[in-house]
Formats: sequence, structure tokens, C-alpha cells
Amino acid sequence: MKLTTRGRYAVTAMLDLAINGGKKPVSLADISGRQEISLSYLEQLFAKLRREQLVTSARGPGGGYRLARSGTEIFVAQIIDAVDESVDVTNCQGKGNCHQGETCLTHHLWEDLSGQIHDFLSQIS
Amino acid sequence: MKLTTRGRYAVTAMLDLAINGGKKPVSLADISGRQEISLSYLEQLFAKLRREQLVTSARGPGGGYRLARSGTEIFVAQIIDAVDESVDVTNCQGKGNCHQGETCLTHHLWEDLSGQIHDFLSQIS
DNA sequence: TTATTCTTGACTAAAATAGTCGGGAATAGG
DNA sequence: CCTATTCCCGACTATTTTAGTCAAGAATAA
Repeated sequence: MKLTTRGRYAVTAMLDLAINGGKKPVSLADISGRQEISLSYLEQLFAKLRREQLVTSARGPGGGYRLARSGTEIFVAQIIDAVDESVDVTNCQGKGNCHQGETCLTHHLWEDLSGQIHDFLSQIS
Repeated sequence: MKLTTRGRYAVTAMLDLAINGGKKPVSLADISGRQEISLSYLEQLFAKLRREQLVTSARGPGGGYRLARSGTEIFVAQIIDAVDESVDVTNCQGKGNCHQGETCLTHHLWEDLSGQIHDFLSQIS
């Protein structure tokens, strides 16, 4: 679990989509204009969001993106995970082969923490 | 609020300090050995932790660092804030001068979220 | 047919990360 | 007083990530 500006961009864009997405899909150009995020950068983000099936796309004029599910079923954690591909959690890769048992304790704590943040971010956008 | 490996290093080191710090202070060399974090990198981190008065230092042989307060009074959020000097929150710098009111809504949400994570990380190490 | 919009991939400048290196200054112990 | 230990500080650097550009192409609605 990482938490950077990229994740914020993605959440912002998804929120824009939730607000401005009625019957018609929303084009990236629109989001780019409203949120002042570079179009090409948005394209990269949405490519990932689409791969994770958080949005669906429609090509051609009047096309764009829409949320794949209802806004109440999309969690912030999912969005961040989609664009921020998770860091390799620990240096012992969870295999528990750390030198002393004590280091594992640290790892354990961090995973706990990370997991709790993850759970916590399970809220609607 | 940011959440990266640097923050994890700091939390790990502080936890090590809490566990291994009895009467005597703990040297960075010890922590470096136990947690496999480069000594010089630890120095940078602890310089920040000391500036934020989360640890106190003692020079000379047998010297090292100790927690400035009891472990129960040091919160994970403080540690992360100390080393990860917060990102400039939004692009309108909280001045509310975003083009439409709508963008501010997004910012508001993010600040809320950030604040909640912050509150959430108020737990003992 | 054409303008619109997504789709993909390669490329890049600037910043952040995770260090290294070297020289100092304080001090406990002998 | 000397010396080894430890913190302290600043400058430097390689690698990775971030944020963004650019160009070409495929779908499709009008």
C-alpha cells in the first residue's frame, strides 16, 4: 500500500466521473479540462483503471468512460491499488526468513498497519 | 500525508528503538545491523526524528538514541510526518481559489481522507 | 467520410528515493 | 590527556518513480 499524488489523481478523476457521469460517458478531455490533469497522463491512469475493471470505455464521438459499477461499490483502496501497483511489501517477501524473529515482528506490524489502512479505505467515492 | 518505504523504515527503526532500548541508549549501528538499513540513511532519518523531538540523542561511547517520550505516546502518524515532509496538499493550496466550486469538493474529499488516515494512524508503536 | 474518442507504446525531464562519502564535534573510559 | 565511539552535517550520486509528451492507430457515431 502506497499513497502518493498519483493515487490522488486517480481518485479525483474517478470522483469527477461519478459526479459528471450521467447517461452519457465522460471523455477524458472533459476530465482533463475540469481537473487540470494532463490528457495523456489521464490516458495512462485510465488504461490501468480499465484493466482492473473499475471503468468501462466507449470509443467514437460521444464516447468516453463510465464507472463499471455503481459508485457505492467502488472503494478508494481499489482505485489506489489499480494505479499504484503495490510495493514489494517487506524485504523478506513475507517468507518469514528474516535473520532474527524480531524483524518479522516489525514486518508483521507493518503488514497489519497496511492492511488496516486498506480496510479503512473501503469507503464509497 | 504520504505513505512510502521511507516512512516504513522510520517506523521500523523506531519500533526497534522501543524494543531494544532499555536503560542505555541504542546506537544507529545496532539498528542498522538488526534492521538491515544503511547506517548513513538511518542518520538522515534520525536527524529528522530528532528535529521533531521524537527521539533524544547522546554522543560518545555508549551513546545513541532513545525515545523522547514513552512508546505509548508516540504515534505512527508523527513518525511518518517527521520523515516524509508532507506534500503540498492540493494544487489550489487550500486557498479555495479553484476555478469551479466542484474541484474544491474533490480537494475537500481528499483532505478529509488524508485527515482520517492521519487520525487512524494515531496508535502506539 | 470524418471528426471524435479511446488505445498503445515509446520516449523524456524533473523529482524523489535510497543511498555513499568524508569531515567534523562531543564525550565516556582508560 | 588520548582515543575510540558515537552523533552530526553537508555534499554528492545512481536508480527509480512521477508526470508528462508525442505519434500512430483502431472504433464508431453522425
